[in-house]
Amino acid sequence: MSDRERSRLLTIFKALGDPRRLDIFLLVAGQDAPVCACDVGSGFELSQPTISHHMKILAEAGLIDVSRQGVWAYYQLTDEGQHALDALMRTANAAMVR
Amino acid sequence: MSDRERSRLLTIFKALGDPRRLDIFLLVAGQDAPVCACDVGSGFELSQPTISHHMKILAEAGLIDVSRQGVWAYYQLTDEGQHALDALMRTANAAMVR
DNA sequence: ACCATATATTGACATCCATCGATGTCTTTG
DNA sequence: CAAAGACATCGATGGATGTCAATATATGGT
Repeated sequence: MSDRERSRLLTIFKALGDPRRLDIFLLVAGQDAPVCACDVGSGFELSQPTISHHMKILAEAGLIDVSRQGVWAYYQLTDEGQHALDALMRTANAAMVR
Repeated sequence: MSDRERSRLLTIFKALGDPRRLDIFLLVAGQDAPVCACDVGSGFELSQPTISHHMKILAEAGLIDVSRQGVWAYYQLTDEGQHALDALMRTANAAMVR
């Protein structure tokens, strides 16, 4: 494994290692259509700056993508995020079997 | 995804979200035979208590197993740890392609 | 029994970071 | 242009946690 791969994985782990961000990631992942930031905010009891902060970290980790439409920001999983989710579901399932 | 799955994933992410622990995990993963704690300690510039601390967290996350032989503690990946590693390698590779 | 060595635990400390209020930026609408 | 609303950034702060020194525990050898 290259240094870049290791660094990438670390970024992903740090991004998803926070309970709020994991929740947000799973919320976005569970929707067919892109999710508005306002919807994310109403789903969790967090201030708007905090939501924005988490979104930024998830985006910088390459897990979600942002697309602006007017004043609204819509978030959806990137291909990499989808890959990660699939991989993690398998891991979680394997963990449950034990 | 059940609450238990989510909780399990969060534990794994928190465990691997620290650079030292990720390094240690990858070190253990890269060896065919179980790795002695002393070998881990010599590989990184960390005090013995810190290594022990990280090992405990990785073990509690179900990623590695400990087996004692005399005074020595040998660590190796659990099946779940191997699953996680495989999944994550695929994710990292996918990330690199972008 | 005693000592040496390997690992675990404890306590203290420093640093990181999640969080929020205040403020800034940008877009739309009147 | 002004006002309103959505999101981003800044600064400050409290809590979580990585780290180490000191100490405890356990195992093997003499």
